[in-house]
Amino acid sequence: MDSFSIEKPVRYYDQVYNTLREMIVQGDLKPGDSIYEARIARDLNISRSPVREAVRALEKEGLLAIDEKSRITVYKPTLKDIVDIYECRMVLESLAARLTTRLATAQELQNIEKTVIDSKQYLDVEGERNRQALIAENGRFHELIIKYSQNRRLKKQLRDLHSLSHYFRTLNFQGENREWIVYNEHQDILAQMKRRDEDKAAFMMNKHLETDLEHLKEIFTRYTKE
Amino acid sequence: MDSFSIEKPVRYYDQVYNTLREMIVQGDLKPGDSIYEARIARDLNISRSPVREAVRALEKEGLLAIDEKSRITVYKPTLKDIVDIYECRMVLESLAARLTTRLATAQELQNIEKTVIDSKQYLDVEGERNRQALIAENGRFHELIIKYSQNRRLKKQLRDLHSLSHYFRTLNFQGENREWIVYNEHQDILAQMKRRDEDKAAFMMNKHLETDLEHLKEIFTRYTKE
DNA sequence: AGATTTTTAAGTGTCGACAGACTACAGAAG
DNA sequence: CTTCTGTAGTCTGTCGACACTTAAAAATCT
Repeated sequence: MDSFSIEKPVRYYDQVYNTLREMIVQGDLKPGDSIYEARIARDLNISRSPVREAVRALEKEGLLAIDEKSRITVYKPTLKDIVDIYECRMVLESLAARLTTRLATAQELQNIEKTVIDSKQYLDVEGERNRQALIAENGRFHELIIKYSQNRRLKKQLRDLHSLSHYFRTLNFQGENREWIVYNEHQDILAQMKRRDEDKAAFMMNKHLETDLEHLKEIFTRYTKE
Repeated sequence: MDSFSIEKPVRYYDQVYNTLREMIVQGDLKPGDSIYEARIARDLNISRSPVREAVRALEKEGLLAIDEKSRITVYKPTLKDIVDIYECRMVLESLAARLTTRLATAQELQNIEKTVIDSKQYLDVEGERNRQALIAENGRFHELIIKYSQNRRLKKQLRDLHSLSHYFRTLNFQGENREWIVYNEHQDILAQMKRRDEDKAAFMMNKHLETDLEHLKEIFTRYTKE
C-alpha cells in the first residue's frame, strides 16, 4: 500500500519557470534575446496565464528584463553589472566558505575534496568533452561549499547570483592555463577548510573569486569589442 | 509643447505588488496571515490575473510562502531564518559600507551624517511618536549607505533582506537603552567613513549588525515563549 | 449526543476572449 | 524616390468562466 504514491500534478507555471530558467542558464536563450509569452504559450500548447506567472518570477530573479514597453528580453549584463554581481558573490561565498569550514562533517569535506581530485584528471587531456566535464566539476566544488554552509538564505541568494553570471562561466576558461590556476586555488581553499581555519578559507575564497573577476573583465572587453 | 507628458497607465500587477508589499512590510499583514488571491481581487475590483502575477513575484522575493496545497501565507521566519538573514546582511552591508567609504562624495557623507544628527533629537524625548521617527531615521542611515555604494545588485539583495527582517525592526528597540547603543554605533561607522578608512568602516558595520542580531535573538525567544 | 457522510461555499489552476499598443509594410502623396 | 499614412498582424494587460480541490457546514445515522 505504501508503494503507491499519488503524484500531485505539477503546475504548469512551475514547469514553465523551470524550463525557461534552464534554457537561459544553459544558453539556449542568449542574453538580449527577445521572449514572447504569447509565443511560448503557443509552443507549449498552454494558455498564457502560467507563462505570465513564470515570467514575473524570472523577472524578479533577474534573469528576464522587462522594459517600459513591456518587451521581455533575457538579461544581458554590462561589465559593471558583472563587477557588481561578483562583489556580492565574493562576500557571500566567502561567508559560505567560512560557515562550511566551521560546520562541515569530515564526510562532507571529503565530498568537496572529491570534486578537486576528479577535476585533476580532466586537466591533462585536451578536448571539448573534457572541458565541459571540468567546468561541471568546478561548479560542483562551489555548490557543495554553499550547500554545507547550512544557511538557507545564503543558498538562495547565491543560486540567483550564479545563474546571473552563468553565461560567463564558460568564457572563464579561455586563455593561458586558466584551468590550472583555478585548480590550484580550489586546492588551497580546501586545504584551509581541512585545517578548520575559517578566516583563511574565507579569505582564499574571496581571492579566488577576485582573480576570476579580473580574468572575466579581460574576456568581456575583448568579447564586446568587435 | 514640452510641458505635456503622457502618462502610461500603471499596470495593475505592479500596483498590487507594491500594495501587498507595503502592507506586509508595514505590518498590516502579519507573519503567518493567510492571503487569498480571489479575495484580494474582489476587494480591489479587478480580476485575479494581476493579483496572481504579483503573488508570484512576492513569493520569489520571499515575502509570501506558498505551501504544497497552494495556500498562501505571509512569510514567518524562524529564529534560524533570522540568523541566516542577518549573516547575509552582515557581509553585504559591510560591503556597502566599504564601497560607500570609498566612493561617496562629501555631500553624500553629509547626508548620512544628517540622519545621525537628526536621530539625536529623538533620543532625549519619550513617546511613541518619537520612537517611530527614530526608527525611520535609523532606517534612513542604512538606506543611504546602501544607496551610495553604487552597486545595483547589492541594493536589490539588501532591499529584499531588509523587507524580510523588517518585522523585527520594531522589536529591535525594546530593552535597556538600546537606542543609545545604536546611535553610538552609527556614529562610529560614520566617523570611519569620514576618515575614508574602508576596512574599519566595514568592520564596524559588521559589528553593529552583530549586536543587532544578538539583541534580536533575545527578543525573539522571549516573544515566542509564551 | 457523537461520529460519519453529504452538501455547500470558497479558493486555486488554467483557459479563451477582447481591447489597446506597437511594428512593419504597402500604398498614397509630394 | 522619399515621406507620410493607413492597415494588418502580433503582443501585452486584463477579464470572466470553468473544472477541480479543500474546508467548513449541514445532515444523517447510530
